[in-house]
Amino acid sequence: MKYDHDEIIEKATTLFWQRGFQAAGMRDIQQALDMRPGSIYARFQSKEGLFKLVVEHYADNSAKRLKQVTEAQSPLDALYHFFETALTGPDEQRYMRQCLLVKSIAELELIGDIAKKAVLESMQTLKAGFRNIIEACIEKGELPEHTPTSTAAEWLQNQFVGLRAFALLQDDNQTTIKMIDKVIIDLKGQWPQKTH
Amino acid sequence: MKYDHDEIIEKATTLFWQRGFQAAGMRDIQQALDMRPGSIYARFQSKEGLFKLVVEHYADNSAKRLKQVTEAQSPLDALYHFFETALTGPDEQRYMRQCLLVKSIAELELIGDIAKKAVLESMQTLKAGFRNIIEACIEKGELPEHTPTSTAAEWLQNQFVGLRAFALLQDDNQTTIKMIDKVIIDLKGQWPQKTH
DNA sequence: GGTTTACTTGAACGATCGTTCAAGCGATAA
DNA sequence: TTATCGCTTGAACGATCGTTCAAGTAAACC
Repeated sequence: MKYDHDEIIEKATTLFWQRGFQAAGMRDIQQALDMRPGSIYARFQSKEGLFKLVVEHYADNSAKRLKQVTEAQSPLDALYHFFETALTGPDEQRYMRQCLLVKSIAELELIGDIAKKAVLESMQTLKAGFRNIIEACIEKGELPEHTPTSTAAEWLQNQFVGLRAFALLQDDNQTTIKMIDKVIIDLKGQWPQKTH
Repeated sequence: MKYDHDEIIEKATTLFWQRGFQAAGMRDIQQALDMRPGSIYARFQSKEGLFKLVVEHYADNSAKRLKQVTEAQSPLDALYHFFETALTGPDEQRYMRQCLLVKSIAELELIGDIAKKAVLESMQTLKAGFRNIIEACIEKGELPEHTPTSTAAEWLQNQFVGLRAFALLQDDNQTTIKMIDKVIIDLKGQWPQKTH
């Protein structure tokens, strides 16, 4: 076992995050991991197998971050900072502004069924994470009792998706911050009624 | 001139919309257009040249739709219907829920510089379109005078981006409708102040 | 009629793609 | 010592990629 497993996954994550599944060629992967094709295939079966592990690792990490938000004294403030750090990182880490999962959804049909399943399940995991945050906010009195938890969770995840695509193109962090402010305002705001 | 130009562009649009730039191979294109490689290259120089025209055609079309919204008696109602039709089409046209431009942004670094420029410029065009809608709403008294036009336009485009990614995965149109309702509510709502 | 021009055809090119495989390495177990 | 196992190596495979090109067609212009 020449190469450390976690190190491999992290390096692969960086590569897939920057390039996406399709564009990251096996030879890029070989170079990034400093491994020969045989080693990669012996461990991960295929490019897709490696990608699946990367997606799961990424989702685990994201879920942990969301959990930290949930457990903060002020979940709402923590949520704000979560958005801020995710969306306004330094320029050399610009690729991180894009969510790996969302990026993968854009090329979902090019990915094999196994990794595809991992991507979709990870999205569900994140949704659950957002839901927990909403509930924590309500419990701490930072959001009104009548906030529709499930709808708000989907909405919040959706805002996150949109903002990540948005922030990728934005040069001005101030504009991004303004958008995050708006998210917090709307989170406290009204919600659609069931009937029209 | 055996093949009609507009017809070619429309067929190519469908293909790129479904598959994306990278995944749509030249042989897929040849089949979709019923043209041989030489014909395609004589007309469009390259795959990227064809894609550039497709992006511009798509953006023109979208801009026209946004203009129609602007000119409606009730721009706000028209905006609602614009979102609704874009996000809840029939299942066999599910690929249309994803915005071709946003999809292209996800693979922006795989696309050549010429088409890349076309994509980014088209995004600017759409932003201007959304801005016009906001202004029309204010003029018709459907939105408050003090609505920050530029911020709201960026926000609206951002909502659209997020919702299109969201709707792609959604099976239940009712959930999507709820999100659109929320957009309209928040559009009328508060906006972040310049100072913190 | 001759020339030019824009378009069309289909075989073929070199490059790159994901993947395979025979061979070898080093640690563990019998 | 021998056998087994997971991991490693690097050359090589067949498939597919975007693109080229010689040759042909049909309309337009002189």
